[in-house]
Amino acid sequence: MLDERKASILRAVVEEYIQTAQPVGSGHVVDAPGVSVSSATVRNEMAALETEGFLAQPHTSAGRIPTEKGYRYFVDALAQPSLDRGSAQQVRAFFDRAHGEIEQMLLDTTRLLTGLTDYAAVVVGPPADVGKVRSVQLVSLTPRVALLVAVLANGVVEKRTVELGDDTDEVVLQGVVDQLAPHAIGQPFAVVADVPAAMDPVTEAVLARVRRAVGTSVDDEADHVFVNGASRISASFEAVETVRSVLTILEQQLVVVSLLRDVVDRGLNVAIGSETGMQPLADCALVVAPYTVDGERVGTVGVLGPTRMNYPQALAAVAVVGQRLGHRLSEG
Amino acid sequence: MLDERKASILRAVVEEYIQTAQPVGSGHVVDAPGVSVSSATVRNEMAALETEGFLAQPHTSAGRIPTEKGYRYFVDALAQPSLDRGSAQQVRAFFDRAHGEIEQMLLDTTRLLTGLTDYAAVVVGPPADVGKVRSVQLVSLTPRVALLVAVLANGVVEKRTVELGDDTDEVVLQGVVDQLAPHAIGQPFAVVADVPAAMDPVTEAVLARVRRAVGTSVDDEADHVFVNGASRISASFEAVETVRSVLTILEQQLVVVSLLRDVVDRGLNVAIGSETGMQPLADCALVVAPYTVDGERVGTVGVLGPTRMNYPQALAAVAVVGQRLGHRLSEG
DNA sequence: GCTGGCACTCGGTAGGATCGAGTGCCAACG
DNA sequence: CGTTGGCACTCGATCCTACCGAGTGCCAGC
Repeated sequence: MLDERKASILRAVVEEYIQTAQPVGSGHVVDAPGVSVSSATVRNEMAALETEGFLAQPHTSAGRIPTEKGYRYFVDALAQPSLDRGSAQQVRAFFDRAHGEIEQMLLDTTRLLTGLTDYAAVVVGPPADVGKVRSVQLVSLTPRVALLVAVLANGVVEKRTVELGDDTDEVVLQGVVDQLAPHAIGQPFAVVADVPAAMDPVTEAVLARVRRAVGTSVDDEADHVFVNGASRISASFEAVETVRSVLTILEQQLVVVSLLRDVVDRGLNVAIGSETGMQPLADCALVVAPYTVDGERVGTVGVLGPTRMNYPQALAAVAVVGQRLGHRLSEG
Repeated sequence: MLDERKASILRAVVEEYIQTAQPVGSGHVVDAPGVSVSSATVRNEMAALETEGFLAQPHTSAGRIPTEKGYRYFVDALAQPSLDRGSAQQVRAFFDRAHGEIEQMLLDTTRLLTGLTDYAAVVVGPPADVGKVRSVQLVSLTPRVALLVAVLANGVVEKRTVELGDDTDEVVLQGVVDQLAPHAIGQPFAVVADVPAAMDPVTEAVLARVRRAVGTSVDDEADHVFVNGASRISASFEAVETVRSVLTILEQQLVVVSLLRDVVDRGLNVAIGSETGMQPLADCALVVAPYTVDGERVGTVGVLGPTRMNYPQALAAVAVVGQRLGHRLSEG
């Protein structure tokens, strides 16, 4: 789409702008690799790149800054992911000593990504219906309150408080579990809500409440998203107003989840500015990678930073972390 | 300590400064209640309040702003907590329909506090050793990985991944649980690490790994802190630099926990600026209230905002939420 | 087609004038 | 003697102007 010289100029502008956050003038571009022409020629080319929509001028007589289209071209055609040796080592070390607790691991993974990129990191964990139930248990907390605890094969623990109508003893609860377990084991957690009615009316009364407890919290996808490094957002932007609106988005877990899902569903690994579909993220870019367990896409990792983000680094970090995380989770 | 007129003037300065964030001049104070003297007299009094350390001048010929000492006097002697009708209603509604999941409830409580005050909210949950173990279970995830799940009486679920040395079948795990349960039930979770050795060497091998898994994560206090409304921090300060440093603190859960504990231990319900003991919070104030379950202090709720925060509102909100939360948790 | 040269643009910075909110002080007053 | 109106003074904020310089667009010549 762009001839080689234009591409080199665009690359130079993007790379310098990412570093300095200042509009880039023709004089700075001349000594970039792939550009062995005078600044006057560069000026002509830059003017062309502007009319084609890749660059923009904040005002006449200023340098150029990349547009969304410019970043997009850079990401698609010019940037190649690269991870420095230290970071690669860091990732390896992390996953070598990672152990235990799936949720703790996902949380730690956001820390890893934040540390690697210096941007805010997001990890969306496997939805509840991916893991098959391995164990169901009903634990009495008080005579009128019990806790339903289900352990899934992927290590996730789902729990729901069940408020009992009447004082209920352990024997009844055990009866409920006996009814529940054969139905639920090996199935996704949600099917617990479909457990068939029991003969015994006392058992059935409790079962009804169990169904309700499981059914009410379908919105629990929010439980499985981890965000970290929000403070880095404030390091990325000058305007406190921008910081506020971006942080507000990051606080809404459901929004974050659907944002990531949306981007992944569109087959993108980078969403730049308005491509995110969210007005407050107009100055942000989102780099994501899905991760797979046993060949199935179960979650997403990503980083959120300014549009002028270090794409090669972010792309590499997100890709390798997603891959390693998938491996780690696959082996149990 | 201050005569009535000085107190009225101090109150007027603090209240206006909280609203406007602008230095307050003598002219604005004259028509405050309790001040029926001329601006010249007010000026004299304000100069006195300055030498006594309650007020400060950003520069000659500007109005006065409160010092930490000024805020402290305001909080101790002049501010009386007050919650507007709507907020009181909101709190009542929240705890009436609150149900289920202790952790979910604590998280929702931070949202409530953020909504009430428009400041960042923090809730520290009961430490693991408060809840007595009601149930222990060991669930096999893969042949070499099992999950230890303990349900505590207060509804908290503790879980630890246990990596098994060799392929281990359900029978062995059940044997381990049989050894574990009588020892742990009714005790704090931590004592699981002290389970006595088993006769059977295979069982004992697994037990050893269980002890390790329980013992390694003593730092899990961080698990029980919930922070919400960090975006409000960026609404409270002009300088993006300040926002960044405060957010960085809020992201470190262990720091937040020890900060709250420290403040509560000193018997304070408000920590202003340097009283927090953290340099990055020099421009912040922290309002906290412990909450009790069955008469025992088990956690803390609090809000973090700028030193020029609405103390009457924040004090009232934190106090009533702490109280209601304690009640709610006491009844199970 | 590329390049050096040149006139032009315009944001950013620095200096200077002005404005006004606010102060400290003092003399006068009840 | 505490209070008050008056007054000179201070100093940040705002506005204007001049100026600088990085950068541009264009053009004539190579």
